[in-house]
Amino acid sequence: MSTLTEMRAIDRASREPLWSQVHADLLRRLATGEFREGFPGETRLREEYGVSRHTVREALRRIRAAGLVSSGRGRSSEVLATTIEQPLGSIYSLFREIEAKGMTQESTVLACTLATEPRAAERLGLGPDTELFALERIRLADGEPLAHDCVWLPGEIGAPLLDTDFGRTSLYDELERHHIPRPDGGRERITATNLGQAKAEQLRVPTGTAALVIERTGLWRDKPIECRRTTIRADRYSLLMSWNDAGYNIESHTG
Amino acid sequence: MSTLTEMRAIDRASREPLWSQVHADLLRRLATGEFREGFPGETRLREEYGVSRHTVREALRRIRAAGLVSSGRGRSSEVLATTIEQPLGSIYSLFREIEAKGMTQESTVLACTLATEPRAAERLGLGPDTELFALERIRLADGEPLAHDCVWLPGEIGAPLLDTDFGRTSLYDELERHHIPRPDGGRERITATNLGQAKAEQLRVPTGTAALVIERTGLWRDKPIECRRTTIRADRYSLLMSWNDAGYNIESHTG
DNA sequence: TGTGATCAAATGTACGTACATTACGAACAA
DNA sequence: TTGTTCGTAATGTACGTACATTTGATCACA
Repeated sequence: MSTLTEMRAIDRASREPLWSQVHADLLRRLATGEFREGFPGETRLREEYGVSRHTVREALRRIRAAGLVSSGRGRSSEVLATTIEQPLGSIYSLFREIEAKGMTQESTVLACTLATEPRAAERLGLGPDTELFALERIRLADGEPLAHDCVWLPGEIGAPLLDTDFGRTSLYDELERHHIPRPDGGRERITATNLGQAKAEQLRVPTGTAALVIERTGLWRDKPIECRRTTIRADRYSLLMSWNDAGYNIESHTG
Repeated sequence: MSTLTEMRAIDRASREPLWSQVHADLLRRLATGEFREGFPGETRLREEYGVSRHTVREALRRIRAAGLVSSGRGRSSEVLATTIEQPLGSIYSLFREIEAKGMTQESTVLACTLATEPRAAERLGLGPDTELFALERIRLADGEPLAHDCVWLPGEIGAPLLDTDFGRTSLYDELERHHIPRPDGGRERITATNLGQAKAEQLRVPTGTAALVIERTGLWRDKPIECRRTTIRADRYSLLMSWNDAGYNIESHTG
């Protein structure tokens, strides 16, 4: 054990900067919960990795900026969180919130096919006649209709998913099973609409009821890979966000 | 001039760290547009302020993180923006967008009084019978109704504003004239509603039309100082936001 | 038992050095 | 004119040192 603590896996011949290797290793160790009993100090880490304090601080700077560890003069560092919660957009904040509340999440699948849809194709940066994977669902929370959700993916990405039963599985879980990356960024347009007769019946509210509409384009490395239109019952759910000097954040959705 | 460039106003006896003084001075100089013809390099700044490169980099780290200056190996630094655009919430993003498009902004003032409003008082952390300053307006963009906007402020803050004509002046401009701070953070709940007859007529749309509702609580130093409810015509304006690894951002609103 | 002084530990600040890597323009050759 | 080479300048990486400041724990003393 002593040899392990004296020298951790740092490759000085690598192209990757030392601080980046330390940074990645600290993130990994944080995620495993290794630091539950306290976070090591800069001196300790310097000895462990065999690098200068400057390099350790360069790695810690990002750990601290991400809000994972709190440090300050005189006191020893403290672990605030073990993983970075990356933004997924308002839609997935909603689904995550529902899951966190322990409510069941199911879907009624209305369509799961390959089709052409010029407007969605344009948003994906594809030609209007390109075949797209289309998934249309009514999403239920605790058995009650919550939203009408329609997703389009480029055909080659979505084709392996045609046989999937999306009644209980999330799209992103399925994408992950096929080693397809999930969006790391994107845009959302939030607006309101009067529900037409079809969607009103599907969501079990009167025709004409106001609903939130979220049109989402998901990017991966600045390339569009997902296009989505979600119509949410506004009487049950709203979007709660906060802001401060540091920027915006999506807090939760409540009924 | 040469003595000025050799030594800028850095007080080494001060409690404030050197990097912080350099940081503040660079922000000031950026705001004045001094660096329009190019941003000085680390070596140059080191000479100007008479501090080490380490100290300069500590200051520049924040300038760069704020997105004001872009730097990279080999190339000289570049000014991207001259001031930090601090988040103001979706409402003010909308009004700023309208202003940026060169559209006229006017308001029809429906009420500007002191009154009691239990629900607003509760959101401001005050007793239900506390007198509040209430400002109710129809906001017009290029003469066309855009939103119904109702603001409540604690009475002592809003009292000096009772005689103001809010037909063309913005609330925050007036607050600034009275040296009252504007919110530096807050929360917003975004939902949808069917317009009742009164508001529908004021906004000149059919009764029952779906509209976006933004309920906003503005904080200053974590204390609520503003409470607002804005009802926006969804047919003309929507909320556009983006997200990536770094977090969320409100991009703009469009018709 | 409580309280104040003291000490050790941790991070913050600030200086120094050296070399690596990259981008851009200038000089030059084709 | 075009393409290549090369040098310069800028930032990035990485090391070293020293001292300041703050916090929390320990310990002696009242």
